[in-house]
Amino acid sequence: MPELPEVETIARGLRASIVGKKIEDVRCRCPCIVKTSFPSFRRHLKAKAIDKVLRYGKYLFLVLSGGSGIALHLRMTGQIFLVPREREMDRHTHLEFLLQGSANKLVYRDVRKFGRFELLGCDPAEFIRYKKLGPDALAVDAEQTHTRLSLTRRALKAALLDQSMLAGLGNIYADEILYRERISPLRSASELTRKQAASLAASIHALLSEAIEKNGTTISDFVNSLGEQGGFQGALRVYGKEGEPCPSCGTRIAKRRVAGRGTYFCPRCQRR
DNA sequence: ACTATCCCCTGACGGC
DNA sequence: TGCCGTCAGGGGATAG
Repeated sequence: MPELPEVETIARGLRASIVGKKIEDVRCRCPCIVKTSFPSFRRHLKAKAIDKVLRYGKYLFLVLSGGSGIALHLRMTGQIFLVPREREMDRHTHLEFLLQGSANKLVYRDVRKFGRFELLGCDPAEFIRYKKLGPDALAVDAEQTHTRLSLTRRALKAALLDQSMLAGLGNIYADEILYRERISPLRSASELTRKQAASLAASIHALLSEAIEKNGTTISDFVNSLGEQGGFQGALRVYGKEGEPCPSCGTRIAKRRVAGRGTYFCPRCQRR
């Protein structure tokens, strides 16, 4: 499931390969992937150049010449990558962008079809406000973290997953961050001291940076803009490791449902 | 206002 | 072998 590091990995790859290219045409197999009607989507993109590739939280933005743009959220199984232009669409490829003068085309694949493209009628900053996204998780500071978390009595895990609180964390990194901080996912967010919030903010930044350096985590579906897997899955300490020994104390990693999500933690290191 | 739960969709997996 | 139920989870909608 693509979270901030995976989306950042894709953004960096696309920045290097498609910025400056012109969209020759867009083809579609599954119109439900596009929020706007597909004909209108296609009309807006055709013959526009890709000026910028941006990321905020888990959103990817393509800013186009002439002031328009698109927002993409990959949700669970979305993939966006370059393939040779002559390759045929498989049954899970729903959209493709032909790029003028390029031997490659950009394709969108999504097994579960949860991902969405949206036409931007405004600049990305306004879209971010409209979606009520909190500060980007990579840019958040200690003070903001403390202030925002102190406002809710929900479980810390639920607060970290809430994109209006902090944009970019998903289930995998939330568990890994709480493990590294030795805090229980069930702990009430408002109970965090200023000092603990500062440590948490530092941990969020450190873990996301490490994951970006290793090109993200591939559990099942994530691939970068060239269709390659990430390299951070080997660095995971608790996510997906129910029953395995905690790397720190040897206690078996537990799995519980918190905030409606499968949550992995060490019952000993993360007692409170 | 806040919080919890359901739902979208497909594939993987376990039980029988 | 095959069928069926369950699970995976981001975020929007809805209910309480």
